[in-house]
Amino acid sequence: MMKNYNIKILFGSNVREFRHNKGISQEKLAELSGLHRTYISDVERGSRSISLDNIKKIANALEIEVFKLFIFNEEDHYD
Amino acid sequence: MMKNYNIKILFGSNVREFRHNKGISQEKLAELSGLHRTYISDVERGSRSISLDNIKKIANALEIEVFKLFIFNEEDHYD
DNA sequence: CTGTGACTTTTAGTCCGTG
DNA sequence: ACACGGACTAAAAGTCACA
Repeated sequence: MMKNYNIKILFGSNVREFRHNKGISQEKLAELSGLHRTYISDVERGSRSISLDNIKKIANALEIEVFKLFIFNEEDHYD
Repeated sequence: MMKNYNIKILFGSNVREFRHNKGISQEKLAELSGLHRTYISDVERGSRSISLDNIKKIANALEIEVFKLFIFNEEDHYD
């Protein structure tokens, strides 16, 4: 079972991937989610332990279900 | 698409369900996760916007993957 | 367009209790 | 064994200037 990985890195990597899929900038995602541009940057790089309410704002802005931001991609290692 | 639900209620309900499945008390979950007993109580009732690092601690304590705590149960309504 | 350090305000999270 | 409150401390939220 996956237990020792950095969840902030996993989450941030997934946000970045879905954002790229949507073809938008961090600034656009910030605008859509109502969060600050630099905050999005921090989250994507895994340097913020973001909480539930903001996790949901980002998922809504990306138009995806929240759980998808926690799916582990076997090709990557999150540490 | 599910967009207007309370993620704190969804998360808390799922924590409670998995905890019951495991047959342990809030106090035991608090001990296993390294969080405070009153905080677990608050989280399960959806009154706290818990952050990533602690979300992971709870998933680890429940011995489940993090994403499972965000799965929406169609039978319930989280508001 | 994004990364980062520094910063203030707000909330997450703890610890004491009660019924 | 759990809900809930008050008071507190640690950490997240939120913003900015600059690279």
